[in-house]
Amino acid sequence: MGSSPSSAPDGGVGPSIFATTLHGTARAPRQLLSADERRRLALLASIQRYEAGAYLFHQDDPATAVYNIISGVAKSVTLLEDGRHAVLAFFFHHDLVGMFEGSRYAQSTQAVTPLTAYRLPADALEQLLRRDPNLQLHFLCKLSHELRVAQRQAIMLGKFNAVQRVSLFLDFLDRHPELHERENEQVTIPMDRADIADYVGLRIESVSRVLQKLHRDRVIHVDGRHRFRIIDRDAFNQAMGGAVAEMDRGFADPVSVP
Amino acid sequence: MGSSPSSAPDGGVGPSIFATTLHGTARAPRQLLSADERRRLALLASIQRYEAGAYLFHQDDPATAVYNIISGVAKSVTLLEDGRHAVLAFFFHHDLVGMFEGSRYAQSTQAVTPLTAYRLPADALEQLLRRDPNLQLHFLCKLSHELRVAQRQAIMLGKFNAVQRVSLFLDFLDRHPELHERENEQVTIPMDRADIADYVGLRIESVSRVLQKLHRDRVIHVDGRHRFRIIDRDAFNQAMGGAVAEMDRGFADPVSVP
DNA sequence: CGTCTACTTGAAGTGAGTCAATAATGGTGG
DNA sequence: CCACCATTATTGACTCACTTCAAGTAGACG
Repeated sequence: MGSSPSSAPDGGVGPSIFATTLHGTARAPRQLLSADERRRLALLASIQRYEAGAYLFHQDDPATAVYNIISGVAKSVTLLEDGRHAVLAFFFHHDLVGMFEGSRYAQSTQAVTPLTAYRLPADALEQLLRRDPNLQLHFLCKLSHELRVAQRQAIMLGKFNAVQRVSLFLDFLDRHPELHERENEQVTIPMDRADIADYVGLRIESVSRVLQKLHRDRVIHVDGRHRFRIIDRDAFNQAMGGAVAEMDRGFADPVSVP
Repeated sequence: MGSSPSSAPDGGVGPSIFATTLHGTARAPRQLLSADERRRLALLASIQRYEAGAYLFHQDDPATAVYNIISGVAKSVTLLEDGRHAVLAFFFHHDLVGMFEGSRYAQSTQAVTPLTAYRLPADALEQLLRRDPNLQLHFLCKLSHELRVAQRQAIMLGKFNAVQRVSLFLDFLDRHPELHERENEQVTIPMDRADIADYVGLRIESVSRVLQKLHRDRVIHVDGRHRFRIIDRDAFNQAMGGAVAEMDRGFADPVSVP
């Protein structure tokens, strides 16, 4: 299935990883890889295409590859014993999926929209990282970035109420430039309510109620199932509550990347 | 403050990291470092001692060092805007604290009990990791292990009820050999109720109620503030609910380490 | 032995969950 | 292109688990 990686529809030259760097005071995530590093990674990569709903891999499968999202959205899902789902993360452009899980994947990962991704075979990647410690350090950075994101997720789930959780989630979407339509403020919601609910730790009815409340209060405008727009930014920040300061460090910042 | 690292009160030869490995099918965490790697790390390390309540570092401090716990218990804490605390993790023997946070620490870390730890200066460690990609890969393994732990924490906070959360927490303590007294089943609870509550996402009253309920139901025996014992293992697993299978992969396993 | 803090216990309140009925979407085929 | 249908989302009434507030009690430490 893998076509040549030379035609990366990226504007760039190959796999791409964003995170906050080890050094430097910049708090906004930026590209970690040099053009040369991206080229070297591209040499091991193939480009894969998935349609919405397709699985990149399943929980407990042998961990044979790491994926670097080029376009589209993916989600990482765990099935609990009682049949409920937990969505652990959504992945967008620049994100790294299935990173070093031990010998088997710890969760399933599924395309939410049609998806393109670099597929980096785990063994070849491991060899490359062993030969190139500087590149490896960039992967280590990315992983520590992911760890902080997971910890913020844990704070959200442990401490925030329904309105804060949903607002925070909308803010998270709003920070992704690829979800903005044209020049206007419209933001696409690529996933359905069940995915949102499983991600923010609520039931879909509660997600719906919060969305309608924010709409009624004229904080946001909800346009159908897959689109919204922030109308009153101050009220919106208010809705996120004290959550803003804790959470905004570390999410992709669409503007301040040099 | 740092004394010579040659006198590691460890039985071992220097810093120690446990995690599940990249290769091999073993699901139980094991020592990642070879004797030689531990010696090399020991060359950069100093041993620090902290009394209960002392901070290893504060949130937003420049991230100058990574710590590897030798003995005692530490916690990682974030202060929310409204004055509440979130405890993100507890750290025990073998754990790595403050790993590559970017240029500044993302949380505060505080000793819960008297604590001994190797202090590894960040710049020296970074140089070593750049020179030794195999060692670096072990750190990368540990970090991906931490990520999975954080994700399990997120599942717990998002999906489980009070009884499951507290039981899971007790199970987590029970899995730490250093908390077991002598040969009996008594387990020490090193932290206070507020720390437990902030970790499992409940109020202290709810933690207390669950503890008393499990005690009344003769599932566990609670002996004062800092000791408990599991009486009925089946009922205890029952209390954890479907949670067992999701959570037990990845916690330190006191027995099956070869 | 007394005092302070940490923990427990009870009663009342509330935010999110549950269950069930309706309504909107958007994909499909006529 | 429109009508139909299955799916997904909204809405309402009610319930319940956890929180909140308010005493009380027991450990720990000087």
